[in-house]
Amino acid sequence: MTAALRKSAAGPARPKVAHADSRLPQILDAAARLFCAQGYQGTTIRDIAQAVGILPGSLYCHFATKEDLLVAVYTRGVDQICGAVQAAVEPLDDPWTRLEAACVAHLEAILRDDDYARVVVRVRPADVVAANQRLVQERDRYEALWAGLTDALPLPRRSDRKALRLLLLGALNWAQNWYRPDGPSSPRSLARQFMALLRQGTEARS
Amino acid sequence: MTAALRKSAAGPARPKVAHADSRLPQILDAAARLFCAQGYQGTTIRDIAQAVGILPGSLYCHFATKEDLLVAVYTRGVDQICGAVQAAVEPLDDPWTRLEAACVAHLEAILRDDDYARVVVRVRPADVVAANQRLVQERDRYEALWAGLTDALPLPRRSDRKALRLLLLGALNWAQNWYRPDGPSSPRSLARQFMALLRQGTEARS
Amino acid sequence: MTAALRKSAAGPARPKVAHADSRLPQILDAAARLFCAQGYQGTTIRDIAQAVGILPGSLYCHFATKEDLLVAVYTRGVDQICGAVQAAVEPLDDPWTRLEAACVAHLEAILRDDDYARVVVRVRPADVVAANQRLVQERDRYEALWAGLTDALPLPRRSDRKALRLLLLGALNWAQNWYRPDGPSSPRSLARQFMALLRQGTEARS
Amino acid sequence: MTAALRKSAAGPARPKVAHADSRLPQILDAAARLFCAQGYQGTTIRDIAQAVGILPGSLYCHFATKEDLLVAVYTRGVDQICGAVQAAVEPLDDPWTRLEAACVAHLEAILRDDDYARVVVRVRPADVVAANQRLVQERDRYEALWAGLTDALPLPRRSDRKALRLLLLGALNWAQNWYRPDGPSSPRSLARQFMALLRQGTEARS
DNA sequence: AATGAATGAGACTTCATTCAT
DNA sequence: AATGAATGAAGTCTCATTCAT
Repeated sequence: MTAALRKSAAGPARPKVAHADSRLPQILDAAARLFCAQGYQGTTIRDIAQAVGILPGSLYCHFATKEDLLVAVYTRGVDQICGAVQAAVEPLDDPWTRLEAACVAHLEAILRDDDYARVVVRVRPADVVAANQRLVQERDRYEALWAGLTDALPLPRRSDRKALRLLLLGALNWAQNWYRPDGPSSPRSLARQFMALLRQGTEARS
Repeated sequence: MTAALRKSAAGPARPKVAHADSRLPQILDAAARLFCAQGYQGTTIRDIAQAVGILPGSLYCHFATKEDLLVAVYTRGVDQICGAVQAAVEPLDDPWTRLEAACVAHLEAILRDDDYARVVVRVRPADVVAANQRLVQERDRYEALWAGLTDALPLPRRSDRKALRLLLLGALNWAQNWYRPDGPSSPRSLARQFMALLRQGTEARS
Repeated sequence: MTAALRKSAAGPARPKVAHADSRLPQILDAAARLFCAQGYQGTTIRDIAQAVGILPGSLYCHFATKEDLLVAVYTRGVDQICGAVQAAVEPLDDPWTRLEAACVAHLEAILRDDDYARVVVRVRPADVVAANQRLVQERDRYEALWAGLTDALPLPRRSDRKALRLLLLGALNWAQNWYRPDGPSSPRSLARQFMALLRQGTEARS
Repeated sequence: MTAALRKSAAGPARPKVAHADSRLPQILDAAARLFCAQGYQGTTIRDIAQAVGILPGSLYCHFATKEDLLVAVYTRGVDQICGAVQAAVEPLDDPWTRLEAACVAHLEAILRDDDYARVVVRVRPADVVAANQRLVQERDRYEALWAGLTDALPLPRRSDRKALRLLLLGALNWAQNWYRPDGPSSPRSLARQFMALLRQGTEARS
């Protein structure tokens, strides 16, 4: 509890104690890596501690529970994927171009670049009963970003824009289940293929 | 299995075969229900046994390990979703119409009708190390069915047909993560919305 | 219980039902083989049943408990090793020659020829709490035979004859722990070596 | 092990090292006592934990598996019996006298003094499949000591010296199966009796 | 901030045995 | 004499978590 309390009590005035060598970053990194490699339930506190080189009990100096650790990783994952998408989208104007850039950024993050972002897709809130709410809340932050992107599309019906978002995000996320980095297509080309199918339509036109 | 064999060997003169009241079907049903409600790792042998009304150890009369039980449920899930999709598709001729019918059948199975089919989407092979191969093999059976459906589409490039399949199946499967049965749209209408977006394309046409 | 009761109630008048094909001999053989290969506690009822080709429960048609089965095997082991030793000894007269023949017969039985006899040495009564008494009783039958052999030796002191028996039998039995059938010496030559050491003495004589 | 290390690193100024009250010694003692009273398979983790006054799971702070615990006990048993025999033998010169002293020390250890040493004779490597190799290796350490003792005997043939060792050690070890501490002879007198038989020979001399 | 030992609950699984058929 | 399903007790081991040091 102490760690958690201290955390939430920490104001902006915090003097930044000289613990630059703290193991907290290492812990987060290891947790992110392991959660996305083995899943949340498949990863033990021992695994993480061992990866960092400390004892299991020592983790509780930084996190009150395993779920808190997950929430921290997950939150940072949402932060980072939000950042990646926003950075990719920002310089662009055209709604479709922006959406495609978002797809590329998203897919590169969850398939290749970022263990934290990967966790956001890998770990289902439904699998972590007690932290479910907090995870859903985080995920919603990210979905709101996407809602902004799809809402900007020149589609007549609101329902189409929503369906498009669900269709696209679902397809991208599910790629984690079958994508192999040594396969023929990169995350980028994959994202573009998906977008192309959606923009041009697949039916023959007269 | 022996029970099943003896059953089918029983002549027509014997109306009620011995051990016809085996609890094996109940076990499978309970396992399917619990696996898809709580996940594989979130479901204990005790949970399943209790749901059936037997002792945990008694499960091992029917399955050697928890993973074997999962494989049995999963296999039947693939059987059933294959059956549902094939039944939906069979009377139809047009490739697009067939694909849409498949989407509807798939979505209805994994969102509403069928605990077994649900498990196929809910449980990731990657989360069950020792049975991973067997699960992937089963899942591939189902994907082959879809490959047949998309390959029949009048699309110029092979790569487009494959991408379309991955896009569509991913989007449908991911729906398990956000779909609420008490929401506004049914699995059927959802499937049709997705298909419409894909067929007509989303870009404004001149 | 029924099996046990029936057994002990069986008088000599028993009409020998025409069950020549009964599986009882097979069961005993398999049990002897497995008990001496894996030990008593290391052998399960399932192992034995499977070796015979029946179901575990079916064993209880023949034996009331696993320990009863052990006692049956053990008893027959004592019978057989007694028989083997007596047969080897009978035609001989000289006490030392008789003792050596006994050693050879004993060692051949417990190292090479006879799974039943092997069990007598392999399974310690101390390891089978509930049947301990019955096993000790059986073992004593065999030791009595040896007492006869050593008592006939022309040694001055009674205590020497007893010590000799314990020394010899212990050394022979322990051979089960190190003897390898593909090694350089046969059970027979081994027995003779041991006897030679004991008869001639090892100390240099003036 | 870490505790032990820290202990030895502790300077003389600190009289009571942290964790000096570890229960590891108690665990080993209890395990030795129980393994030799009930056998390895007859002793449960619960038995040992209860004897120490901790929970079964707590044993796994010190040993990864039950077999590792056995190996630890066994190894220490070999250490101790080696030590006892070497101490008994060291001040002596005559090969026969040394051998007799070794017999006495061995028998006192495995029959009376030392639970650890007792385990070395009580538990057969063959009964503990997974740790078999490690146990055999330990036992061989001890046998090498004996080989040294018998090789020093003034016997003409090498094969005689080896046979003598096997005969003697086997007879001594097997005593665990019949020796009763309240009986007429002590381990010491027993060892001497055995040695006397072997040295002088049993056959009448002219 | 970290350690090392311990907890307590519970996980999967095994196994001798029973019993209706 | 045998089956097949079930029992009930127990077995080893895992794991998140705690806490004095």
